[in-house]
Amino acid sequence: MPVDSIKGSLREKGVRLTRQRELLLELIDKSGEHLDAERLFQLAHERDPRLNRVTVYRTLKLLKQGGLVDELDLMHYGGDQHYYETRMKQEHAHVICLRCGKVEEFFGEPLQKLRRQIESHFGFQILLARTEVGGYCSHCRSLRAREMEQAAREAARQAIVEPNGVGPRSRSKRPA
Amino acid sequence: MPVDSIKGSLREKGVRLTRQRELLLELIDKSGEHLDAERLFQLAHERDPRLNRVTVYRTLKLLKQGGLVDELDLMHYGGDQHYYETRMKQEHAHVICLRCGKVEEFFGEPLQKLRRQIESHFGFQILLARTEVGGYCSHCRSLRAREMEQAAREAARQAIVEPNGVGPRSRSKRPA
DNA sequence: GTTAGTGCAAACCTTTTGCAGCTCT
DNA sequence: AGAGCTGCAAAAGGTTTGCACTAAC
Repeated sequence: MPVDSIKGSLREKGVRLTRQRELLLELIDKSGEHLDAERLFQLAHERDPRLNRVTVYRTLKLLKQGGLVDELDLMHYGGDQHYYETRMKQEHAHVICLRCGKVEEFFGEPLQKLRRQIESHFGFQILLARTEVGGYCSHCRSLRAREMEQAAREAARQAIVEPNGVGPRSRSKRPA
Repeated sequence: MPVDSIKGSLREKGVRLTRQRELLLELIDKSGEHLDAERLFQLAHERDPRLNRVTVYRTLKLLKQGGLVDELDLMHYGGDQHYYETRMKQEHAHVICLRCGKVEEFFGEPLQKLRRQIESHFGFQILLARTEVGGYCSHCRSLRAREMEQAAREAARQAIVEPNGVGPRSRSKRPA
């Protein structure tokens, strides 16, 4: 149970286990999702309305500095805030669909290999590592393909109605 | 010359090549370092005092959306701003020393392998990828080792002077 | 009993937006 | 000519800080 090992880590450092910290640790640990500070605050505030947003930030900073949670930004899908996860599992990459926001986790040997190579190549001591990948998930890829076809059909239809382009809107308007 | 290919890319999309954009592109391209928006603004402002900070942000956003520059955060060494680099070279990982701030770039096959595995494993289409690693570079590792020894000696000396700890300052104060 | 931790308000830093005027094509 | 771009000022979003009070050890 990661919460307990985190608590142990904190106690060893002489960090006090306050009511607020107990609650935040529990929420971070049991939540499957990747929480950002605001979301964590919302959840905590529901259970303890006295708990302040600032305490959330201070606790996250503490955990981050202690290497107990990792900070992600999931390719800034959804804004510039940070997301957090406990450092329970093996190292993994985060794969974010830029269309639907789904986040997948990828474990696999290239990550370990990368780590080992960097350490030996530079004589570097790795403390934190993070790999984030953005693009389209398989589901959104097919949706997009359909959309593109659709758009192409529309364009073709337009071309028949307006054979040589009526407005000055002939270039520009990138499909992205 | 990457600037020119970027300019071409922009022209194709019907994006205007203004005086400001020309300057910013040149600065991003020729600067070896990883610039953040503020630094880029400073450099640009030196050469063209009329250029506004907002234009820097708008240009970076444009280039980012067009896939012409990549956004990094270098493990937030130095703050929460973003850093930018042209997408010239092969994909690479950024290796940041958390003590001295030096940034190394790591090329190597695990990165390509990782990419291929993620694409095939999830049927995912990768548009952006980024790997950032934080820790201590070889130079700082040896400096730190020396510091630790030093601290240990100090502590030992203290222990002789105050055999059973005088103040309540006996634990806590993590060395980090 | 101490010192670390909390809440509150206010500041901070980075980035975005609304709008009027300018400029590239 | 006219849409796209810029500058300015102001706002927004996320996070940090100063300070007096509270609570964990």
